[in-house]
Amino acid sequence: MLKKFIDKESGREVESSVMNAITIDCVVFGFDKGSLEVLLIEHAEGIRKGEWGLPGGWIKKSESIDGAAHRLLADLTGLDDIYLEQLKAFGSPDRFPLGRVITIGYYALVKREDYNIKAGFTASDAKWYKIADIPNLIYDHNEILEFSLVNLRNRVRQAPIGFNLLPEKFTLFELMKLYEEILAVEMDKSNFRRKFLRMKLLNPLDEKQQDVSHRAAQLYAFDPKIYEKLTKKGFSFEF
Amino acid sequence: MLKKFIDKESGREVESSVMNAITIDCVVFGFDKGSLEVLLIEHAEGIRKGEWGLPGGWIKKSESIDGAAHRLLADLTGLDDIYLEQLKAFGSPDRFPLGRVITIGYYALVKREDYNIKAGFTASDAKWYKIADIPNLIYDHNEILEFSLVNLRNRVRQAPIGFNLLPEKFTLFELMKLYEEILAVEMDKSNFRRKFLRMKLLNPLDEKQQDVSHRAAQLYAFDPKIYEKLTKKGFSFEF
DNA sequence: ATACTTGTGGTCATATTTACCATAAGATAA
DNA sequence: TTATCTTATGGTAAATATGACCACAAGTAT
Repeated sequence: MLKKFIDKESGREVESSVMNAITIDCVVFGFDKGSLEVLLIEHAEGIRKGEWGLPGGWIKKSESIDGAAHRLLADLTGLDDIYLEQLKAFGSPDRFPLGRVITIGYYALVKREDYNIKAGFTASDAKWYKIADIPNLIYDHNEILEFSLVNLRNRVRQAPIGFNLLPEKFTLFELMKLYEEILAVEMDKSNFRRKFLRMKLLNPLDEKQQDVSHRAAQLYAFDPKIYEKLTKKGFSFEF
Repeated sequence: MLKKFIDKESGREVESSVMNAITIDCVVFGFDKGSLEVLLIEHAEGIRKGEWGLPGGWIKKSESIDGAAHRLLADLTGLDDIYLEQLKAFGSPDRFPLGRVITIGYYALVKREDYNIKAGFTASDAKWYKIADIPNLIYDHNEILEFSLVNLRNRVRQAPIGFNLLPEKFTLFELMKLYEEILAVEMDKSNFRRKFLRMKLLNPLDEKQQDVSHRAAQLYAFDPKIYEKLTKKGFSFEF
């Protein structure tokens, strides 16, 4: 019952049982007005035309899988040069209706202000959805999304990656709100401040918030060197 | 320059640019006499006959990737019903000399006492190697091993997974030695005890060590319920 | 009995966390 | 202008956790 392919060049048979189609699917997180959001695209072609799903596509033979993820995201949404990390391979035999397709999930954290999403390639539309408003997605994409959300909640406590969702300059309060939103907890402003400042990860800037109707807060940027160090040696943020 | 395959049944051409061979490679950790070890196999056939590498092989179309990992490990080494977790997909275009092969890495933690390793299938030998004595391995297997070691060091501080390397019943001292070995640090007996017991993860048994030439230590087993809870809500073991 | 080894329980000084409170620094409304 | 509101920021005290170390217990080996 094994299907066989013939290699056109060599003429030799190749057992299809070990040949698999591999795709990439990306869960792109953004943070806007206090809400965690995910970038979804509407498929412009293929068997699921018109339906929403995660941005993704085929891996080419000549590229690394990280490279494929970056290429696909750029093609489909215009996102370029972003924080992207491999999540997990999903390979249930029946996850794709037309045959066995294994997909490698990636998740990305982007600063919303830096990008204008533009649907491209095989995507007819691309939009940010609030986590609470995710529609039914194609294939097992809801499952992949759920997995990446759990992963994000874990990662954000174990590595200083939250900044990738915030603008270059941010206040401690905004950072705290980000953690509160992702982890679905409430925190104490004062304790959060002390805890975070103690690890020297943030550099205070010579700037304050503008155009706010209350006392303007100090702006901070994160320190890439300490970031590097903490990422290597481990980071633990307890609540 | 794209290679094409012909589907024997339908007669249609399939672009080989999206067809990839996918394998599984497993890093199996064990712990014996105070040393962290890895299970390697000697290949009995194929282009790398006689060389050592990680146990692994092709994924079949009809099985999940987790299923493939379990099957391969059972076939090659006799290991069955073990703690196995997906690590990462490795997909550098040139990692495999005969063409593009993507491999999905898994790591496993096994209780050495429970298994007798027996080489099988396409493995002519299977042996435990101490971490410090790993030879040169085929393909990028040294790289995969190194990655999984870093991963293990991180995971062991963030989830209560160390028990999977120990016998059912163990002493606090043995547990500490395990942590010391994996993390390459020295710890204080007394403080380790206090810290670990406080989280109620361990159930003291009505048994003591046997046949030791010193005061016999209390034996413990871990509590699966608390284990479950800690795994979900997060676990942090600082040193 | 003595020495030796590991287990187990403690102390104490120090550091961290938590739950608050108080004041500062603006903006806005009366 | 003054009062009031909101958020920022800095503090305090009690509870908890940590790290270094000690002392005795409970066995084995000589």
